[in-house]
Amino acid sequence: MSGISSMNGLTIGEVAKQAEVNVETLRYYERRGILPIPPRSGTNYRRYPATAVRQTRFIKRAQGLGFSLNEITAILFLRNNPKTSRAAVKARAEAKLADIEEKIERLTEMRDALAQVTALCDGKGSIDGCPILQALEGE
Amino acid sequence: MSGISSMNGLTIGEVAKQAEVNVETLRYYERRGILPIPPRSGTNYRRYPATAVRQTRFIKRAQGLGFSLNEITAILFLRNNPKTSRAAVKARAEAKLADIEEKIERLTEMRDALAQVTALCDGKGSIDGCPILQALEGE
DNA sequence: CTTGACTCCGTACCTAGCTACAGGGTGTAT
DNA sequence: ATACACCCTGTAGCTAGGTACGGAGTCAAG
Repeated sequence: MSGISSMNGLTIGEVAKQAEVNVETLRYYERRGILPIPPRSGTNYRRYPATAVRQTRFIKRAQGLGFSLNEITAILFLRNNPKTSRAAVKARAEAKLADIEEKIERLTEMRDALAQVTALCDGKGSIDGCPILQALEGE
Repeated sequence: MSGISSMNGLTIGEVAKQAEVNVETLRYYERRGILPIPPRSGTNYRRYPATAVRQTRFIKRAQGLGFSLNEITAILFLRNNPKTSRAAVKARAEAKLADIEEKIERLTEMRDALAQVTALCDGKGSIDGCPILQALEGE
């Protein structure tokens, strides 16, 4: 009746499972300062508060939206400052949005250029005179 | 009348300048096996054939179309094999095209999700109850 | 004959985000 | 009591594509 699980807090493995990340990832986030340092048990095990799961999921969702860990750290820092306005958060989100849109645009340009090059070739014949390679070889 | 420049071949610096890359990049490509190993002068300087400039530009153009160095190496390998068909080259290009299109799609999903989250917020008020953060915190 | 630009090599460093050990200690079930 | 899963630390490795540096040798010009 004195197991770790029945004590206050979750073990790192429990948090990892619930948040669907690797144990090493949690330790990595802690080293990086993106997750708060949890208290330790008498035997030096991390004992996470239940909020750790939610925080980790937050990070993963934000990553899914294209935020880097650095950006997420900055947002979390904002959140912990009660003087922050919603406008500040919104500004970050909008900047990221612009960022993603630019990436899309650059990829679209890439795609068009590659499609053009690919269309040159009918896929027949030997490699000599391959129009795709010629296009890549330039003028 | 016996300068390096008047000897057969270009120095690494000359190739770098003409191909608009860094000297270190050329050495890096050589180490990676993506550029052929050039002959050396009596004093151990690399003496590149004029084709090196074109090859380097090829690499840079292909990168610009989204090919990784590994993929480029594979294409160059194809090119050096006279039994390769144009169809093989075209297949690579088409695979890459699909690849880029998938990236665009994923980024577009990201953008839509982020736009949706951002639209929740009118940018007014304190951080408490910020709808963007709430959305990221999840259900 | 000296100066400054260029070249050589090997190795380390950089960003980003993990992942994988090795070599211990701990917790729990049988 | 012993097996096995879990936890600890620190360090190293991975992908990708380079960049930077130190110490030495070389080249061309004045």
